[in-house]
Amino acid sequence: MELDRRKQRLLQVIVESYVQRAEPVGSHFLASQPELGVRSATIRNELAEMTDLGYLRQPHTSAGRIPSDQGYRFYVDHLMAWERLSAGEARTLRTANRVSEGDLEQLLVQTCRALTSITRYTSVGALPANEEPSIRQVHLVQVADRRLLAVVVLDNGQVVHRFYELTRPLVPREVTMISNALDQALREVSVKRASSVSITDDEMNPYQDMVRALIGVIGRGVVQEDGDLVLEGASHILEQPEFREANKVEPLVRFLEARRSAFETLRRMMSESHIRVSIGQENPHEAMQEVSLIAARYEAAGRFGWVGVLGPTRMHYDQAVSAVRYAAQVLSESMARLPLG
Amino acid sequence: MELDRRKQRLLQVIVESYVQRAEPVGSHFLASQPELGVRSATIRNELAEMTDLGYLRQPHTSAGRIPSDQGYRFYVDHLMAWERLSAGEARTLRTANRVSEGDLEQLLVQTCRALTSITRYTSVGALPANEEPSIRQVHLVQVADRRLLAVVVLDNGQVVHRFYELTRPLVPREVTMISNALDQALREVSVKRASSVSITDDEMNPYQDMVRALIGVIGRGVVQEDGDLVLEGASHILEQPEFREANKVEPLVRFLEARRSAFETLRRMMSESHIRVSIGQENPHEAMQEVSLIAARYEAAGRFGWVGVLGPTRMHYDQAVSAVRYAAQVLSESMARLPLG
DNA sequence: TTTGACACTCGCAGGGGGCGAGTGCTAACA
DNA sequence: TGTTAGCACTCGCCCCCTGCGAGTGTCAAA
Repeated sequence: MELDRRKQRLLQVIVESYVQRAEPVGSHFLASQPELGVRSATIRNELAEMTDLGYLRQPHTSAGRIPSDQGYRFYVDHLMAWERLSAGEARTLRTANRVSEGDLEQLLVQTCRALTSITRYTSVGALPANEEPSIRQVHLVQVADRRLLAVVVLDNGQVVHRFYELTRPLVPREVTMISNALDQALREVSVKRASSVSITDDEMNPYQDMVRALIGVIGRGVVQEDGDLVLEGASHILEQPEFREANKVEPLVRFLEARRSAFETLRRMMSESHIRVSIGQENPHEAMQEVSLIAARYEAAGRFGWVGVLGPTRMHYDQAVSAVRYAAQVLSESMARLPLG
Repeated sequence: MELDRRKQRLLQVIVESYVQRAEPVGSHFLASQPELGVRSATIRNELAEMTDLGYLRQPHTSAGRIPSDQGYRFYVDHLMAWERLSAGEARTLRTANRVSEGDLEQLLVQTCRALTSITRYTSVGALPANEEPSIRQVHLVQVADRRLLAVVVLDNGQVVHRFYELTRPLVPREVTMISNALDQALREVSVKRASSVSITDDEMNPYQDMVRALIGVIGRGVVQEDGDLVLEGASHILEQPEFREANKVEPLVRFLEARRSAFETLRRMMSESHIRVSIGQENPHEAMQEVSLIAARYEAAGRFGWVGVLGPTRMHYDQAVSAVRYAAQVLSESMARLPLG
């Protein structure tokens, strides 16, 4: 059975009041809201039905009602007013862009910080990658007599650097030659395969060992790196009253530990939708079933990453959705301006 | 008044028991320890004196005693057996070294992870810097027609990269020339002054605007970066029973937010000692007065950084001190092998 | 269908009492 | 003078009880 107009209005008031005050909402409070024009007894009948239908929960008999996951879901899908960001908030997000000087990784980090400062929720994000990133460019730089710095640019905008110790000094011409050879050999190679590349060019024969070692260093470097995942403001989650009891925090701590696997689940999820609100139990990852995630995809030239916020199910969905959407939009625009691929 | 032999022995048993069991220690438990050979009444007299002297505290009248900050201090200075690291733990710390391929920043991160996995405490660390880091080397790499990557190596081992968008394409020879000019101009310049460097070379006149912009990008990049501070395993702090109540966690959360200022305090502290155990109120930073910090300096060629762990005052000082000492030693050795400064 | 009335449920805060761990003190003893 | 047994005392903790109040469900009347 669908919710009639009055039940919808009730659900909306309940969600908004509960989100703001973190206390169960009772029939008397609802009756005191002017626009409903109906007494508490009537409301109690409605609430009982809505509870049967699964939109509301009662923490205990003599408490008011709070929204269930399903209730939040209905609110997000049908009742929520899409709040416009304030000018200041929009500016905060755009500024994140400006300070990052065209570096996508920096840009994502700054955007997450901005999201956290606007919403006060923990923010998360991932750099774009179709399947997995591959190498776009390799450069060797000689930083000392016997010390090379390998700078690797990935096609998701990440830059990874690794040092390498030489057994004998090289002259600049040799460095350039090896650098070019590595660049040629590793271009377009996915990070996982990088370690197994080999170079057979005759001219490189004298440097065989060094090149093999360098490829090893680079391969390990690009795989190990998890700079493509961003998580900002984890401590904000502790501010929420629902996590005041220490044992409630545990699933979240586990989420933070296992972030690699969680982020992979999220990435799969985001491959199917542009913006997604996952409420409590709807979440695909078990460590997140007590929280809500709002994530949006950003994309350009056929690649996508995502960015979002993580908070209690009792979340300011309207504000958070607006902020996340706008963040993703800013990211998409910036990314379109970068010559990435 | 100094503690006599028996009082010292009592303090030692109290600290060790309390560290392990997190429960106040009473006179009966102490009397049951074989080596003391004295009954509980005698012990009660001793405990009363030690409490007067400030080495012990009583959470409430009918509880046992727990060590005060001063008690821990005496334990650390005079009673603690300097535990040897197990072979496995030492290996964990050395392995952190091996996987970092000579990159000091990576090395510090990995060492902190190892420290956290050994001690189960939050670990912290800072890259070496006398006063503040300065620029060691600058390289421009052309990553696309109109896109440069500036790679900046700092003298504390950090590598910072920034992208820069060109208004018109450059040929390789131009990139090399500008790269060399920037390198020459910025070498040895401290990161804070980098932005105000200018180049007056005649040959560079056609590129004045671009060079000014690049210096700006680099200057902002190296200042903003806080990759020289490392913090690993913050969530472990929540495992400690003393932080089970949410409000006890608050000072720590504030510490994490304000880490830049806290780390500066710590750095000043570490400039005066090689290894330092700061217990509760002894801590210079107010956000840390409920916790203990064990930090050790690592150094080579006149520069030093530091690494340590952060936990409750009820801490396994013996194990933690050994682990931190060894970590610093490994770092010093690795750093000596790097051609840094 | 709505409403007022009313009995009912249940969490919560506060008070009282028993329990037990641990103390301080005292008097006796080596 | 140091050590010990004994004992009264303190005080946090747990459990139970109670009263309160918020909120509910239901029913009969409008």
